[in-house]
Amino acid sequence: MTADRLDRTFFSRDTLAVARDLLGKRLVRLLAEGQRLSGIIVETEAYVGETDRACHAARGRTPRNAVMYEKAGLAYVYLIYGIHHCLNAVTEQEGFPAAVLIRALEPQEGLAKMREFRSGQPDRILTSGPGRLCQALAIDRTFNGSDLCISPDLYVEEGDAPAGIVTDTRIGISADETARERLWRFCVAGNLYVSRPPRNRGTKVE
DNA sequence: TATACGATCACCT
DNA sequence: GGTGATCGTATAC
Repeated sequence: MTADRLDRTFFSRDTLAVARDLLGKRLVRLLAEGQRLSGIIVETEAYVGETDRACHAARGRTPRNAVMYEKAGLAYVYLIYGIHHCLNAVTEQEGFPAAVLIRALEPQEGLAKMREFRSGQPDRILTSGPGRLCQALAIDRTFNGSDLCISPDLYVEEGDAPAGIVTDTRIGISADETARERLWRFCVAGNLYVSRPPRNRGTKVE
């Protein structure tokens, strides 16, 4: 059950590689009372640098996106639509703004607590979506800038690479066509907890 | 200071 | 398939 935590060398690589390789890994959240919540990462998206028009850093550094410019392995958590939180892992070298958005998990530990945080929503959508998984794991902006390589209560553990990976366009972005066409969304093939079925634009088997 | 809007979700028809 | 919620942030005035 206890596995090694992913270290900074893992996150310091090319963002697309990190997004792909995070599939199958375990996101762990330890609550104050010591309870462990976790889920296998089954869907991610890559946001890469100021030239990526869909990236929050597309218009340069601001107070909100500053964490994206810091060292790999930090958590970038922001509030969207005034309601939901989204969790990202910062990637690449310090000074280059890039991150991987964690979009869905397959719940593993602490299901009862997650159901409580999710107000009794069906298990099927317990952690299926970036806002939902943050609610299920009690992740909010207080984690923005926290270090996934060091933090005692939020980190990623080693896990088995999935048998199949499917790529697709990123969800919910309203940037230019080039950004919309990029296949920078990564999903575990056939997994029930992926937030929206991939349209099978690109298929990879690893 | 004012305003428009977003890497979403739940609930409605 | 459509839409309102809700507020921090970026940008314009």
